[in-house]
Order: sequence, then C-alpha cells, then structure tokens
Amino acid sequence: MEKTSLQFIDLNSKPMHNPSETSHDELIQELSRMKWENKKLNEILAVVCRNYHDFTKIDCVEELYASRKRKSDQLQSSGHIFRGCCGGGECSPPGRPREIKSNTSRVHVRIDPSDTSLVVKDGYQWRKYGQKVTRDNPSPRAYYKCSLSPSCPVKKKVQRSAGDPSLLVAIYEGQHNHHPSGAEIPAATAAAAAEAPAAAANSPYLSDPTICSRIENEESEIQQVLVEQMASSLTRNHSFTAALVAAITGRILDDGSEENDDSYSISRVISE
DNA sequence: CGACTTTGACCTGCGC
DNA sequence: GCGCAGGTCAAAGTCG
Repeated sequence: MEKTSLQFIDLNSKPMHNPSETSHDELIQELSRMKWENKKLNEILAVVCRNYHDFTKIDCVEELYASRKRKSDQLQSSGHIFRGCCGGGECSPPGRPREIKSNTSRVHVRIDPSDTSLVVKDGYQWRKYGQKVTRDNPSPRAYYKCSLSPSCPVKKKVQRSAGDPSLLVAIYEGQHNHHPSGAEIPAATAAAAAEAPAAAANSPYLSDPTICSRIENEESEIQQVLVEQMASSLTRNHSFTAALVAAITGRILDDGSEENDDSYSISRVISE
C-alpha cells in the first residue's frame, strides 16, 4: 500500500553557508531565497487551510444533528442555530428541522471498512451508554460520555457515514473540563476553550492524528492548535494528503512560469 | 471486583 | 392526543 508521508520544513535547519565564507551577494541571494520560501509556505498553508475546512465541513447527506430533546431549554440557554441544510430532499426530512448546536464539533475519521467498531480514539476515555439505529442511516449510532472526569459534560455520537462506510462521523457536544489524563485544564486553555468550544471539544489535547476537527474560531491559539492538528492529520490521512497534493500541484502550475526550480521547495515538503 | 459494553425499555420533543 | 424518532437509562453480561 502506498504510503504518503510529509515532512515540515525547518528553514532554520537548512544548511547555511558560513557567513565568514560567504560573499555579500551570496548572503543577499540566500536571504531572498529564504523569504521566497517563506512566502510559498504561507501560500501553500492558506490553500491547505481552505481544503482542510472543505474536508471537514458539514456534509448535508451525512448530517447528524443534535437531539430535539429539551430543545426549548437549550435554545434559551446556549444560542442554537438552525440550518436549512441543502434545501430539503434527502437531507432534510419534511417537518424535521435540523438543529446544530453552536458548541458541537464534528470530526471525520477514515477507518477500515471491515472494522465494525464505532470507536474514535481521541485521547479521552469514553463510556458507551447507548446505541441506536437511526432512520436515515442503516449503521447504528453509538452514544458516549466522557468517563475521565465524572463532572465532564462532554458527549459524543459516533456513526458510520451513510455514503461512505469507511468514514466514521463523530459529533462532540460540550467542552471537556479536564486534561485527557484527567488533570484540570489550564486556565488559559480553558479560556480559549470558552472562545472556541467546538475546537476545545477535541483540542488541544487531541491525541489521535487521524482526526480532523472543525475549527470555528480564529483565535490565534486555536489556530496554532489547528496547524498542529493539520500536521498530524496530514501525516496519516490519505484523503487530506490528497487535498494537500492538489493544493501544492495547483501552486506549482500557477508559479511554474515564475521559477524553474519550484519543485526544489515542494520536494522538500513532500516525500513519498 | 470494578469498569465497560450491550440492549431493551423508557422518556421526551415534534409534527400531524 | 397519537405516533414517530432520537436520546437516555439501567439491568445484565463481559472482560481483564
């Protein structure tokens, strides 16, 4: 099986000429090249980010939605939103509005299609408290509560994608109030979690790099977490790697006329 | 023996 | 009020 790996460039680690042995012109050239590489990296990262969000965005066909239960209470207390989805049809049963909690996050996990377990390893410990077959998906939906901390309110629902049996869809609800090991979350992180609960449901302590989480807040700390998750995801998720390759390929084609040795930088990013 | 999973019953919200 | 569907409970079973 073909395996794609990715290595991140550490510009500082690139062999540099000894300044004492380098002419002024060579230093200028080296500096210019490093700046150009930095720019390219930023551009690539921007494309990757867009693809990353596309990859993790809500899919109407597979839409899992939060319980209608105690809807009125939740609407008053936590600022819910309703989504029209894709305008009815198969993704929107008549008379059953889809409800998405603002403090939920959704992750997709690529698994072996032959693997029947509904397990998403994310660094936390979960206790399964129910399983149900839903109407719009023949595969059962499993219900989990966080068992690391008795007071932790986080729940997650895990179900195979109706369209792609090799894809597990997990929906996290709430925020962890503890470290994956059971320790309390540092105050700064808790504050960040309050700013971006969807991300905090999985990060910054997400340990399984196959998971891609949907980040909804642009706080710099969360962005850093996102980058870290992307780095991990890129190393193992083939679908996401494909998105990366597409982004980089596009870059190469776009800039091919500018530089003849673009592949030099790209080849340093991806090795197969 | 404790923690976890399984699974049928029950609860609740919603549309008709 | 009734039926449907999703979510939760809790007793029994399983496992290390």
